[in-house]
Amino acid sequence: MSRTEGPGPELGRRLGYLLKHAQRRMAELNAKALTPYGIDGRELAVLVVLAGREPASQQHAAQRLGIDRTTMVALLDTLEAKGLVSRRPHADDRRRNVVELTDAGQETLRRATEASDAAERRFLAPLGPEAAQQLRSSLQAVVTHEDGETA
Amino acid sequence: MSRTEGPGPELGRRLGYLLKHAQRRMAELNAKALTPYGIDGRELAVLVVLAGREPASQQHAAQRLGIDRTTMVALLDTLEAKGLVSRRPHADDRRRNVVELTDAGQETLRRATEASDAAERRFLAPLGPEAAQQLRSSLQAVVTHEDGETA
DNA sequence: TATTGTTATACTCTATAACTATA
DNA sequence: TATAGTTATAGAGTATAACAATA
Repeated sequence: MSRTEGPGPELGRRLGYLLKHAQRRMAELNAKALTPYGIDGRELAVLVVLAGREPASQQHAAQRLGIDRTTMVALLDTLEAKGLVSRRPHADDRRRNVVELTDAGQETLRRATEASDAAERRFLAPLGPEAAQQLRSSLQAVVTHEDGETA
Repeated sequence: MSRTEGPGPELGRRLGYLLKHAQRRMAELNAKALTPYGIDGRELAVLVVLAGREPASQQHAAQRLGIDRTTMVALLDTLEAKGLVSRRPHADDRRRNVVELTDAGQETLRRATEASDAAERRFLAPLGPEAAQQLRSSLQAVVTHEDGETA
């Protein structure tokens, strides 16, 4: 990608453009920050979800991330291959998998989160602390929408 | 996609997650709003760029959008097939294409922009006018970065 | 019958490399 | 040689449909 020239004054105020490019930039900064830990931003998100309240199934975890359960399968395959998570059948319902962080997974989560925090600081650098805080909470507000109005 | 359950408290404050899902929601709202005009958000962005200062080449326009010139070819192919833009060789340098909005393109731009503005208002609805304005300007600030530090 | 994990498959978006015509 | 447009191709990322095991 080029980015040699900025957008015109019209385009550069449209939210679609701004969100797409902001997301792209954050993803790039995250990717660079996470390289030493051998994971990308999506994989870190999975580790974060697993470290919170332990999900009772892969499907559960996928819902928390807003991704499909089939996507979660592939994601967990790679994390398991890296030794960061483990799968075992649920005791009460053997259709489900309980997914846990390994010790290596816990350690990677801790360090990768620090690196990602630093990437967020770089991303927010042009803003100043108050505007940065407000950006985060405004994004939370619009993302915590009512999806119900879709149709 | 499901979105049945929200993210955990940890994940839901990470900028990578917030930006990805905010962008996804804005894109969905835009897609729904633009359906009557037969274009999507990316195509509207192209129309906006072409309507500003007329780019001297496809490559020029692509740079303003932050996309590859090969991507621009396909985008313009569909817009031309819809009768919204026209390509003609540049007078001085016949390697280049001058791309212009047709009359239908101008009209579609006008109406689609209104629809997209309405979608933005829906997106920003949970915010209040001051926070909405600040979100837009903060996004502009972080997107208008110095890409130079990449490596 | 319904649900979980899985596999196979396909679709969208995007980029890289190579070709052409011009310069 | 270098550049603009184009084409072919490949790689992410994601979703849908179908299948096996279990409920």
